[in-house]
Amino acid sequence: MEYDFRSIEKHWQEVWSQKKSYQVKEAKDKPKFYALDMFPYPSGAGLHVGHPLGYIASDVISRYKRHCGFNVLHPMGFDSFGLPAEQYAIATGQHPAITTETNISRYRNQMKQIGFSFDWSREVMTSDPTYYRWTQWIFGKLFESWYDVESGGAQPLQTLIDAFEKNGNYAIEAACDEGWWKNLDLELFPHFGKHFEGDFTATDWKSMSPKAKNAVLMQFRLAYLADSEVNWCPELGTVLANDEVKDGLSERGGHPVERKRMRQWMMRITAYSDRLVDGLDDLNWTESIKEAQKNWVGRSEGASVSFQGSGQASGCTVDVFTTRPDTLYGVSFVVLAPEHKLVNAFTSDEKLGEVNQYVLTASKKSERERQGEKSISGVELGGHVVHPLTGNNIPVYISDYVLAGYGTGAIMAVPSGDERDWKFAKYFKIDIPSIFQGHDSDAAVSSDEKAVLQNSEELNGLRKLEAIPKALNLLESTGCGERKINYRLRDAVFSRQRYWGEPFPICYENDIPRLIENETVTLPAVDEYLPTAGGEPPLARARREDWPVFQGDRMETNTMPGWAGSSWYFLRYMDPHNETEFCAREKSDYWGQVDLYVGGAEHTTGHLLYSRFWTKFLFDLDKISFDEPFKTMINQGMILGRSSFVYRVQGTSTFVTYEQREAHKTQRLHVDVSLVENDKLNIAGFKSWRAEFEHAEFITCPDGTYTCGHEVEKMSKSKYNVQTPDELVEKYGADTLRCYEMFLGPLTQSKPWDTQGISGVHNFLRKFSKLVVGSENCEASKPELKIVHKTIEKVTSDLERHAFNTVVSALMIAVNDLNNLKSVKSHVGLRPLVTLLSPYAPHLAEELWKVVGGMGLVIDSAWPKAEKSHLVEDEVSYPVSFNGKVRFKLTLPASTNKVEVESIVLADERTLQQLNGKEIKKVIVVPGRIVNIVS
RNA sequence: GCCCGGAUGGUGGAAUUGGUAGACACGUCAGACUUAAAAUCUGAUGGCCGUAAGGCCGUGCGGGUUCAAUUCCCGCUCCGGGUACCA
Repeated sequence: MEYDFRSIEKHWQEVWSQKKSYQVKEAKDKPKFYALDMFPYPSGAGLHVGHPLGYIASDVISRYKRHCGFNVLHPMGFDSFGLPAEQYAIATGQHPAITTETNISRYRNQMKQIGFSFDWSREVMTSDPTYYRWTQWIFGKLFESWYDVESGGAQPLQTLIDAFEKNGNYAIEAACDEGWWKNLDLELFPHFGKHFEGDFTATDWKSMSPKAKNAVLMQFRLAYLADSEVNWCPELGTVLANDEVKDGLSERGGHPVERKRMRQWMMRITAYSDRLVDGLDDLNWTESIKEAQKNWVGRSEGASVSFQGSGQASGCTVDVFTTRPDTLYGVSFVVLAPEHKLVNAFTSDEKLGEVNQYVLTASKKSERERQGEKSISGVELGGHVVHPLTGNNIPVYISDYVLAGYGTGAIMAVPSGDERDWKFAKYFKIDIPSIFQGHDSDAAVSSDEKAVLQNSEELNGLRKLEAIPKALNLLESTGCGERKINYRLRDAVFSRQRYWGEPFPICYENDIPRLIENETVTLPAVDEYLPTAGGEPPLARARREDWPVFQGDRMETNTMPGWAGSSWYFLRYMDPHNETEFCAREKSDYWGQVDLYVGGAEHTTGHLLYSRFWTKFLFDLDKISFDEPFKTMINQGMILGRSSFVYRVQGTSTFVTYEQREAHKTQRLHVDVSLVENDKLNIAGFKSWRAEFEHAEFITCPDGTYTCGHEVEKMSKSKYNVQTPDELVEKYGADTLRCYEMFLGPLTQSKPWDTQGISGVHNFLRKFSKLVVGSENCEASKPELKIVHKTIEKVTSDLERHAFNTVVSALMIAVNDLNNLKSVKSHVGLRPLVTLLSPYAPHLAEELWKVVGGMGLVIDSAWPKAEKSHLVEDEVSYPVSFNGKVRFKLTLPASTNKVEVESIVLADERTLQQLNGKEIKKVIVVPGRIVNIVS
């Protein structure tokens, strides 16, 4: 029989679909298993070969678990809000919902071809109002909640209001910004004096106006409005990601970009900092991802230290955070971020121009550019602060390398102990106090953690660990500082000035935001998907009557970010059609945490942190019974594309072949990989590819061919290196594609995509098919059973440790070994092998299951067990090595013990030959493994 | 810059707990079949020296620990990912 994969795959996909084989329901009699995939964004380029990689892996596990008797939830859906659809809408005027729908159906069809065991009846998409009404509902809950530090969880806002009514804010500790009262507009609080420091009584509270109460509550809500710094591009009328800013200009269009403070919705994720770190302990994630999340939260213990301004700046206090209070005596200057509120106060008149210039320049750099900056820059402000312990006057600077958003936006510089501070001091010729014994601070920075302090008064003679507590006590007793825990984590900006995202269920009445409950605020129609002339978000184009729901004086016109919908989708899959709840409690209790999440490591600090945050929040509200979403996670590597390039001679439409490009001034352009075979360009195809190349001329190789350059890089539409799975499915079948993607290498490693090896895998399936079809209804032979059971053991243990690639090799070896047996193979002997194949090549396995006389469908067959009796090896081949180098092999009965092995080896004439008279110093025998003779 | 990964033949990779480096595939070469080609099958295939037996070298680079290191430790190089509004 020929391996007719086309009809086999079509047939079995129809059978599964008719029998609804992959639809699941809660079943109390079976253990559950929840396998989840990364939520795909349906881009216009369609699914590329990198997408299915993770999906195939999770499908293999899902099918394996099903064979093992688990009730498996394996859903798929779409993260369908996003920028590309919006940009396409801006360019063409087409509503993003239309583009999105087209893209989704393409994705869905592509996935269906591959034969995934997804329960499609559970499909969700974030841009569907029946989905995003619940995203809005969760937002509403966050808006109506505060974080009680004492009980360590979120609480309904009403409990906070009740507390304020009773005792003001005296008996309660709510998560908030440090110095939250400084965010308030004092005009709203006429009876609070200048020295208000955040304490108010019940009477104070009751006397506040509604606006004032709103302003206070806003400081404690988990979803709240606040000013935050963004990359504002006036020309485009929009905020840009750091990604979209290059050298202070927008990537798109090259317009100037500046840092600007804007009123934005924020998420108080910082309230969960400690829980986000502690929760990692129980997760089965790679250490590197856990480490990255810990670093992202960035909990550090240290001290806050106050430096009083002197001279013109007296009355001002610069607060800094330091993890090294022990080095306090080494402080010789203070650096403020260019955006720091006190910059003006410390700037002397003669420095004003220079400072303003510097602040302006800095405002044009993105945060990342500033952190990546290698050259040292800054300005001495002219003002001074007083060293809290020595009383010395020390200068104040501003510099790029201090970020406004981290800590207090100011640092105390210890040039002898910090690399950046040291370089800065050298550059500006600032004094470098030598505080480490035996170290020349003028020559280099000290990085010795165990260095002994000197010139530090009461800290002299101590090392870091002993000095820190003493320094902290000193600070606290003199009142110029205190112990403090600082976090790198910042609250997350939750507003986007975009059209294609979830609208907020928020309207404003007298400028006070009010939650719209019990109604879904759907997106209004707009005439264009661009910001308004005044720089308002696109939704501001909607007139009152355009809004399906309009309440209050005006609607919120920002939309939610991409991560809103993807922070809880795994919950919706459990109960996707529920119209009264985001997910019924009995469903989430049944399915519980995701048992296996397969996703890319590129989500480490975004999606994975936000999902954990929302899960913990829903847990606090007792809406679900677990507070971590993903129990086990595998991070798939990226499949990279192989890009091809042509070289255009600058200013001409002549293209020079790769070999001769050095002789010209050329510009390298990406060329569609479908126009290139073995690095040779299809010249005719290239000319008709794009109008601008129609009259292209070529400087070719002597044989008239044009060689392209190549590079391995990320697969993306803009690089014209996208490979879709479609043509491979067409040419080799889904089963081959599935096996090949797994065979390519370890799932977690990134690797370039290359179809060269695919024929080998296709060949394997053909040989497998031929082997089974050629088997007979007879008894299994002993060697046959041995091969099969060895394979069962290998495949099972590889699957358990998620080594997907070696499973394919193991099956290949089994087929090769069985073919080498020459004797007749039996149905009953091969039957377990067909089940082993089924997670990888389910269509072919179904077909072969019939051949070997299996009952029902192979997908429902029980996973075979390796019988120990078939696995017994009676011989062991010992490599015998001399000083670590293997010289010969010796086959011995497996029962030979250590002493016997040693004496047999020593008696072997080859041993004597190797030794050549040398004396044996030591003999190492590892039973069943190796013999090593040291001479 | 900072944080996190990775590097093994011509190529993708294997070696699970420190124990035979290169399994399994691709590619290449040779052979069989064929008038020929394709397909298929068989064999060889890390490098160097050697007719062979065999020897030396070899897991990004430089050191170290060990009877034994792709595996553990120290110091580098290069590549990839993330870096808070790409998803």
